[in-house]
Amino acid sequence: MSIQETGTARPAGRPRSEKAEKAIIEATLDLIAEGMGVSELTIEAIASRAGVGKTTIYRRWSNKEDLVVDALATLKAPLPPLAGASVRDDLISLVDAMRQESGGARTRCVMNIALNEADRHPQLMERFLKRSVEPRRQAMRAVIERGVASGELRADLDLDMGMAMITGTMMWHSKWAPAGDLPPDLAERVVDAVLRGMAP
Amino acid sequence: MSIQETGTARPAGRPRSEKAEKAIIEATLDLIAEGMGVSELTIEAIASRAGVGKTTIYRRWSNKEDLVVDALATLKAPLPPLAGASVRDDLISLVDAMRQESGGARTRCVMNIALNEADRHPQLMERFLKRSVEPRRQAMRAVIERGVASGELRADLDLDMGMAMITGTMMWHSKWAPAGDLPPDLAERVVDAVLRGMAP
DNA sequence: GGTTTACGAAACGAGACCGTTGCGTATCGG
DNA sequence: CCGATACGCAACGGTCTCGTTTCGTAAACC
Repeated sequence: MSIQETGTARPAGRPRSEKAEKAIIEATLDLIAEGMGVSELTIEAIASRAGVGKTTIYRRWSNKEDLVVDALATLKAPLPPLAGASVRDDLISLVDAMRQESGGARTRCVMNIALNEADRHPQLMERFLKRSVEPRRQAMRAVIERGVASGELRADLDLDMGMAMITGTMMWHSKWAPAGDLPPDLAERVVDAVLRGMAP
Repeated sequence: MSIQETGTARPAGRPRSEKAEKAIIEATLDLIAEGMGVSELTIEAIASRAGVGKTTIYRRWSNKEDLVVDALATLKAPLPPLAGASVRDDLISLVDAMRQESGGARTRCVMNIALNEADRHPQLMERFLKRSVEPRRQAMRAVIERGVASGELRADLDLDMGMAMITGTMMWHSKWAPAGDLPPDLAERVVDAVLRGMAP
């Protein structure tokens, strides 16, 4: 009987190490998380940190950019479960998720790239925005729209402006907060401050 | 009569070209404005763009960082005149100044550095924040405080949160606005949206 | 065992910048 | 004119990263 399973011909020889692949991507994310810009990323540094030969990297990705795209693609956007009890509660859930993540190195790396190199690597950004940012945008938009429909929020509310206020305020805090760690009640305070202008 | 004026001995020989100095700083700002990170800035590129020998640069600055500090220091923060008629009008003046500047390459360069390399060059940031950001912060804070005192704004207003909302919302727009150029009425809309939650 | 492919390590030549130096010229004061 | 200094330019040796190649070994198949 041949080796074929489900029509996929297994190539001869030693198979590629899945462990090495994972180590490479982890090393890439680690380096970015440590404040390394995409332009300063070195293949050699990645290989060294991953405990891998450069050959192993070049065998899989031809560009540094391709590698970064794949690395960022592994970052999921796990949305918090929304209770749906009230607009305020749901927004606090979403915003507090931002707050918690803003402390994590992985998220910082993503923020850095998103803010710094948006215009230098537009296609990278496009893929990343679609995968990681858009789901959150949609979730927040849905919450606000539901609030408008239920009467919890003003009927003539400017959706985009409201989302800009929430997201922008959190962005501002996570970038320029005094201590680096954001206070636990920040989400609540931000949402309440913004909602005060959104109430009917 | 000696050449001395006000006790400053004029050193012998050809004086340093003020034009060259200006060209160097302009070139530095231009390169940064084009999306070049501080780490990617090359002395050679600056010299080439400024039409200047590397020697002329090294004669004046020993570090790349020193040069960047001096270059950023030339960026003034011309605050718009505030009519003082109402909190709304003054805030719109301040925010609209942000909007207009956000289109300029110079301001973009500053934003990029401020956002990207805050933790990599902390002392650079310190000097820059003190010179360029703090005056604006103070101006906005004064306007809001005056509004609270005059009863235009809620007495229990959270000053810092209010400023974070305004600044963050504008930051968000200038970074992620769809078209790059911000609509002329953006300042008005942002201020009105935020003020709605600040009214007594 | 034999073949085939992947692996980590090391070395390579090419190119970019570094900070410095030497050179001929330009511009100041005396 | 003379001495002093700055200028633009070109070249230097040194370091770093690049992407590639070679090497001996490891892991899968026949």
